[in-house]
Amino acid sequence: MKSLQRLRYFVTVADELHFGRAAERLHMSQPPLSQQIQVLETEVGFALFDRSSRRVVLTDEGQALYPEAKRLLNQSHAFDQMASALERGLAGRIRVGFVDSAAYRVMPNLLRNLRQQRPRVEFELTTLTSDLQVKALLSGEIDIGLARAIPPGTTLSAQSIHEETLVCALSTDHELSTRDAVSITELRDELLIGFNRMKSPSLHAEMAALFAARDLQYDPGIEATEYTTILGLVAAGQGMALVPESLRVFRPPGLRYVDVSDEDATSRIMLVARSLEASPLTRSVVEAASSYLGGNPE
Amino acid sequence: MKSLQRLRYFVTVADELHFGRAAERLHMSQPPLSQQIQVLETEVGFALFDRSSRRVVLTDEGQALYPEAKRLLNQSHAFDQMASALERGLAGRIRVGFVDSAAYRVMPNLLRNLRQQRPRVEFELTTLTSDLQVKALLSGEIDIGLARAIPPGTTLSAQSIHEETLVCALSTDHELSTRDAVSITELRDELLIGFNRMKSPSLHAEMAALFAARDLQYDPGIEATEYTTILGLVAAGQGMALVPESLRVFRPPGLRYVDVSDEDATSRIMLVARSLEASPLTRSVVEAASSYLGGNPE
DNA sequence: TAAAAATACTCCATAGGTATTTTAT
DNA sequence: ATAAAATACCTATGGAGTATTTTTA
Repeated sequence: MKSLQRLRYFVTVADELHFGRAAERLHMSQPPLSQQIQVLETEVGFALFDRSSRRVVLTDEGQALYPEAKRLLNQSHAFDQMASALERGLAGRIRVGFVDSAAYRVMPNLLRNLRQQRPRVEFELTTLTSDLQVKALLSGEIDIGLARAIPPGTTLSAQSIHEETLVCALSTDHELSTRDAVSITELRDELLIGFNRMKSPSLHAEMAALFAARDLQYDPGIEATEYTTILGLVAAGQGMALVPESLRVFRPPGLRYVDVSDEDATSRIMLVARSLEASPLTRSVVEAASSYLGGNPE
Repeated sequence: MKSLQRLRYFVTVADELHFGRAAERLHMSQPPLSQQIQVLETEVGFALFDRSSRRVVLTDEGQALYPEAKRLLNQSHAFDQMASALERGLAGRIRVGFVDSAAYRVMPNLLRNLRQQRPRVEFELTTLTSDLQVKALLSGEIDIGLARAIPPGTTLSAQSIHEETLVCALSTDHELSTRDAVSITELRDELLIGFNRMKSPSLHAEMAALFAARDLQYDPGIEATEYTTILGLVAAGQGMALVPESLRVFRPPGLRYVDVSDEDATSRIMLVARSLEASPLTRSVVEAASSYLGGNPE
């Protein structure tokens, strides 16, 4: 097939069975329409219409070719739809990095919502620490990150997408384990398990700031890079830790969670992306995620 | 989509990832190819390729659009295939009229073969007497006929497609019913059941000629328009009849078939079509039917 | 610096316009 | 006699060519 335009002419004339009206519907004059049909007829090698000045009908061959022409035009429309969806960022593949602690509540909820809002977008998921997400964003390995803390002064755009209170995880043997709540100042002399300050400097800094606001030193005796590791160590009686409450789903034997009374003992999950040079797809997904915001029930 | 040509360019460049080689494969020079890709890119509203003088790669959007483009080109190819098949008469719908006596052996065999040779042709079947087939052909109601006899002097083309011997159908009460064979001259004084000379003049004439060659008069006492009616009357003891041997599949009680010894006691089935103004489809099917010819085993 | 894509320009094929003629009811 | 398709002719857009420039590994 040389020209989709001619096919549209064919289908329109076949629908109208009248060159004049078909030309009108096509916003053109009748003579070139007659010409183009003739061109199409020589192209396919047979007559598409039997016509006189009073009557236009499809030939048998024309009738047989009509559905095939319709299919082709439909496919052409599907192509345009796809192009338009891609242009507006409503379709495509996007790579998302997220902290492992978001895997249990935040990520599933967000993803369910995004799939609904952007059904033609495919998501490629990778777990990465907050600091590795920043690197991956800058190097173009991922398009969007869900991080707990980001270092200041990057060219990345970030917005809070979820905030939860911290709870204190400690051994059932610990004297504080029977309390309803503890305050951070009470942890002054406790042995803390925290994030590795080399591998997760941002998370470490965030905790340090929380302690500094109470003139305390945040100086974990044991360092890890994942919350699950930290909780394992706590359960083994190696010390206590402050963790986001969504980690409560982990209930290893010998471990207990106690509320933290301090108002500012929270951890936020940030939606991070390259602020400049973000593709329409990334912008579109960020927009969809923002509109969803903190709608996390329970 | 404006131009399938540009889509082909897109797919070729995407396959080659090199404008020069793609241009070569497309039998054109490189600059207009670059231009057309640019035109396509403004058309869809985003870049399809990331390119430098050393490296051409699909953008994410280009990658997502590629399979859609492929589908569209495939559909275009399917359209061309269909047009070509229609042009060469290998596809379409053809109306076939046939005598009811062909419904039991000749038509099923022929149809099986034709469907194999012309898988994209649809057959619309109607039973019609030989003489009505001629009328229907001339008025354009059918495209092809399978008739036992056609009147001379029509503008129709005809060729024998099947020939079978005649057998004598008679009542089990009849004295000749125990014979291995009879000759036509022996039927001189028998009461014959034959075809209506008004409704089936051609078949009537054919039988008359067979008798005239032996200086006999063909003058059936009872006339019918279908072989099945004739056989019913024979079984009821109303007389005897000469019928094509394929009718032997009918075995009503009280009826017996006896061979006819005369060499020329045969009936042919003719393939009839309008000789002039026959469509490629009709020609093609006639050709397929001729190539099949009398390959009727048993 | 060399390979490859982009740009600049030229040309011609063709889609579409208007005016008119032919055709069939 | 008239409605409608076909024909004749003109114009302009754009696809493809050649020559040249720009880019980057």
